[in-house]
Amino acid sequence: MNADVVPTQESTEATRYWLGVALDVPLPGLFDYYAPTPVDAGTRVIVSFGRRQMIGMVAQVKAAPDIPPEGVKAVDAVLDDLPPMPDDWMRLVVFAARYYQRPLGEVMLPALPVSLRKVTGYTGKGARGGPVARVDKSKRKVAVVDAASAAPVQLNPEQAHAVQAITGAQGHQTFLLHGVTGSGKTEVYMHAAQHVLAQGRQVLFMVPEINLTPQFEQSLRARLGNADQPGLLAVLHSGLADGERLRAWLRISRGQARVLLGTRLSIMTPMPDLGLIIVDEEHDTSYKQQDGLRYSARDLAVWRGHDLQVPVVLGSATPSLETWHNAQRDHYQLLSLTQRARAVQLPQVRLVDTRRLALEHGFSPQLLDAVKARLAQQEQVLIFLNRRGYAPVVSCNSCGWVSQCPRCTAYTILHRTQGGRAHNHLQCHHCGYHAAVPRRCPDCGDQDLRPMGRGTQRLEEHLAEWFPQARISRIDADSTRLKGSAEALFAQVHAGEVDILVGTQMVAKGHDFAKLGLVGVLNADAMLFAQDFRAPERLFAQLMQVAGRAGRHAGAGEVIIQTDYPEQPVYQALLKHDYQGFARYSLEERKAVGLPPFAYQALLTAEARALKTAVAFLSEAAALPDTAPELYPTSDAVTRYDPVPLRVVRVANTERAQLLVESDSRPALQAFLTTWSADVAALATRHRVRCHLEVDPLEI
DNA sequence: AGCACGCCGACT
DNA sequence: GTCGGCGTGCTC
Repeated sequence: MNADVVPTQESTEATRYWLGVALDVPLPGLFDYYAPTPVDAGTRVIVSFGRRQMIGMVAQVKAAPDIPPEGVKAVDAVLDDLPPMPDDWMRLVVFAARYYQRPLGEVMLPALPVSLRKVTGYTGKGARGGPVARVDKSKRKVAVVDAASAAPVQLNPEQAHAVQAITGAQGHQTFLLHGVTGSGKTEVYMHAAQHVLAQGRQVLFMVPEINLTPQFEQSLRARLGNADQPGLLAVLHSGLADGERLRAWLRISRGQARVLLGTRLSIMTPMPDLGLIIVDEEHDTSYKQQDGLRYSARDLAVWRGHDLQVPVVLGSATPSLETWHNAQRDHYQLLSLTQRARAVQLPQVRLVDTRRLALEHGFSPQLLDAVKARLAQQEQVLIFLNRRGYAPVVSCNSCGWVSQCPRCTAYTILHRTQGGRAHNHLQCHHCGYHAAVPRRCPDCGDQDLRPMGRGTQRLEEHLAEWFPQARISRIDADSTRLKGSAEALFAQVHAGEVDILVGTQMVAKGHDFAKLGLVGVLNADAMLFAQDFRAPERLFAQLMQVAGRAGRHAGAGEVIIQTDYPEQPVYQALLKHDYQGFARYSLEERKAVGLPPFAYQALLTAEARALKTAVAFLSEAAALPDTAPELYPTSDAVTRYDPVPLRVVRVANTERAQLLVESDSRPALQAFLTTWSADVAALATRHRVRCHLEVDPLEI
């Protein structure tokens, strides 16, 4: 054949390698691009998307595009500063995207350090090096820890059995390590981790919050590392600067660091030699991300452990009822630590029935006497408050006006600015709105405006009046707003420079108070009757945890709970430190009314200017025909409830409602959601309503 | 989500 | 006469 008749267009057209690229946009599916050379899945690319440039991740290499080829753009650059993401990481994010009903790009890209997913100054083919130095395989030295090098600690028989079970597991097994505060869970984690490290594998150690990591970090470093292996441990949490986060992420994903200590986001980190996952305080709700991809890091940990066939250890003194239920039906293996490792007794719990008592600024005479007695013995006292119900609102004494946020259905809360001039202001905790306290009532003009409800600040003032010689300190979100001030306050407490500590949830977690003899709990009831069905479970966990603060080192610690409902099962179980009894009771109750863990739920929340718009949308969403495939009879198995307005209906001038979807079969719910969520998204655009779907919601 | 285009109010 | 408000439409 004559060369001249070969169509020139075809001869000049280079081969195109079609790619399904995941982008961090709230649109379903992948976007087709092509590259002039082959590109592996898991590679990052720079692409033009609309009028902007973005970093995307190649999720799929395909034989042909899904849209007409003339509409497909070429990638602008293939980033080779990192090797392609490993297969197991790809499986994890694909699973998470499907399970939580989100586009793949919204899972993949936020899982990467910022500099790996944001287009910076450099663009186009000239990209060299990029933000990451090119991978140097020779630098990858696997540090194997000598298990004998760490200080041996004598384990009690229960601990030894737990360690043996974990290290002896063949393939995957999820363990529930259940033990009260001080029973030595950490020691079990350490031994299991050392064993895995000695085999040349990596350990992922998750903790609920950042302010816990300094303590864990120190003990982990001391136990697992040594002087010639400074890079053994990497720490990852959202408080890190971008650069630090990138460096830690690279060290772990290249296998240079062998232990990753981190918060929920670390579950998404590639770990080439992962051999053990530990989730400490597994019941903690901070494992559940509350915005963006609403995943449960604890649940993903179990999935990842199963996928990689490695053991997962969930540890808690008060396991979530989901986890406890799984242990009860042998999905998880229960490992119990019943003895407190140190010769320390559990604190004695006392309930003070406040129904017929005259309280002084919220304090019962019993509690005040106990405080006095402890102070006399040079012991520390913790006054613990639930934030709920304790926020002070400003009200008018003559007409009953109450300070309200103009943009939300919520009250504004009085804040007293500390230091400098006393410049009190009102603040909305939902939208951040703030305003000066009015001089006179906006409704009736009366000047008799007073704070109502006891804020932590006012408690502090009353305590100062009663115990003028005591050194009083307050730890809550307000007093620790400044970065690092929480640590400084805690340091004072640890050093014994504080006699009475007034605090909220913040003080319950992790911190060890040397001389704490008494914990007083003032308004536990506020949580008891919250509409959320998990409220008692949380209350129990929180009070168990705060009770554990008392008497860790001193003699017999004491916990005094003031309540109007001492007969409630939560309090009765607390008296006896009886988690199992509480769990048994609660699970029976949940089973009787068909709540999780005996049902699986998803929650569709809609936001609109007017509530009725949101509700109308949700009603239509609930009525959408069921288009799930025949595999599951989802229309029978999945219940769609009626839309209801949210507790705080209006936030920042948008009103909100939600729709609960429920099934006793997880596969049926998943099958339903997969088709339904697509239909719902289309409906939302037509209604001009913002909505999001949450799978396994923690709060309803 | 961004980012553009597009059509109506108070300002140098 | 313009700057700018945010409605709506699209992104391989």
